[in-house]
Amino acid sequence: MKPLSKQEEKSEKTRTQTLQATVDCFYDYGYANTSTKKIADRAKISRGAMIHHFPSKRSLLSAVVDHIIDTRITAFRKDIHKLKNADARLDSGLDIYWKHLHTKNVIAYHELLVASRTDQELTVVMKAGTRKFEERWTDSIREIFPEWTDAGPLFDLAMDVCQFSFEGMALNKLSHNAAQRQERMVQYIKSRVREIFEAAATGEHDKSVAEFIISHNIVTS
Amino acid sequence: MKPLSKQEEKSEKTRTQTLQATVDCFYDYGYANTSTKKIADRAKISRGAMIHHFPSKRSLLSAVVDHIIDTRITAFRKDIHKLKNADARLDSGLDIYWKHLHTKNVIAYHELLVASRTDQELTVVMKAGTRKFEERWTDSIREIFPEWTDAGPLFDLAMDVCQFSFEGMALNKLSHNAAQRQERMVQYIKSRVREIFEAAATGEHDKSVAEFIISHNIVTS
DNA sequence: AATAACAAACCGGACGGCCTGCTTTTTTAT
DNA sequence: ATAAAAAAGCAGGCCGTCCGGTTTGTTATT
Repeated sequence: MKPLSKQEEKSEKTRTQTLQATVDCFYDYGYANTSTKKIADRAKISRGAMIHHFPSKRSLLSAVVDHIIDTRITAFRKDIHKLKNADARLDSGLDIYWKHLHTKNVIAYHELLVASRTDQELTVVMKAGTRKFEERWTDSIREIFPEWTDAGPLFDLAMDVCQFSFEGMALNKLSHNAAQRQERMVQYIKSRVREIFEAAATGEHDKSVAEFIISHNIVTS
Repeated sequence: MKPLSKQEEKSEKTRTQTLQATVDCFYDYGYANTSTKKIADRAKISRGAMIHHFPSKRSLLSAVVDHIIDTRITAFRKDIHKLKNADARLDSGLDIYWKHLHTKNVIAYHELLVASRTDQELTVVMKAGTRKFEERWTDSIREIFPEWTDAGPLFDLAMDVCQFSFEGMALNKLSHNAAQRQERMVQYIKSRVREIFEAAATGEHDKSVAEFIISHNIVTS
């Protein structure tokens, strides 16, 4: 749009460098062990320059949350768009999502999420961020899988099944036989999600989620 | 057993106070914002006394990891043992597990787990801890649900489905409509776990997990 | 008297925020 | 058009605070 002046250009570059360096530090050192000095060093700018753009650590954090959400969505959409006309789109999509959870961006986001539990100010920032993220996230999914748009609440259930179980897995890297259990779990979830959407497609989409869950019980409690 | 001398008694009390104070601090402030001073203040002892028992932060951390695992298992076993002769044991058991994930102990453990990602020494401690924990955990489950003992690999699958999805949920407190989505998810998981054990009971227990997953596909990919 | 338990002053280092000064770019006045 | 002034961008030192660990001193038990 607007041509950037030399100053604006330089400023923007420094800003981006700082934000990316922050993400890298969160990934490498964790949220708690990331100091403003480390960020400045990694961004190859002085602390003074950094303070000039982000007067407090708070302001940097707010900016970096937005930055992570933006880049996370962008990266995921880029990968997921390759599925446009592929077959086995669901399976591939879940594989992509699983890989996506191990990227710098997502792990940095996770560091922020955990830190926010005991940081009221950060909670506010992350709550707003999460809201924005979830909207754009489901929009992206619906764009790629338009046939599921009218799956109604079953669509939401399927999303939650994927998100929660995969994120829980990502958390348990230290478990015994983690790799093998993860692979098995991914397979299982793929199967369950397929089941949910199949149910939605064969006319059960007007059922409530509760009815779906019950109707798929083998033992009726 | 052995009668404790006054000194030993006092010493033991200080030790326990310190460990419990550490867990409380992890819960209230998070791992990163917990300093030895805060712990000593909360335990109502001097830093000198604390250092006498735990010469370094490392030694305190190792002790606290063991302490958390012990109390976590003990607390869970106590709750789960109430199910001995109840009906709807699986549903109630999952409710108990879900509540269990919100206790101080488990949240403190989670703080340690996240911190260990970027802390090599802590990784070693947590890896050993996780191994010990998982053994005692499955032992406890098998004790309460002896009928599942011969479910073979399907038993492990069911455990993973519960653990991963519930832990993933616990992580996403900030999501939109979190409470409602959690309730729905818990219902869904109960249903799936029931399904798995029913399959195991009706003779599918000699099937491999992969075969189970495939045989329960509606759409065969 | 010896030792365990405890208390507190102290140290070096890292942190975040603040401040001063320098260079480059943009704006203003002539 | 150009020189002066203003503003933006940047570098790095300083300061108070807090951290974990050390040292030294005091009290209670054996």
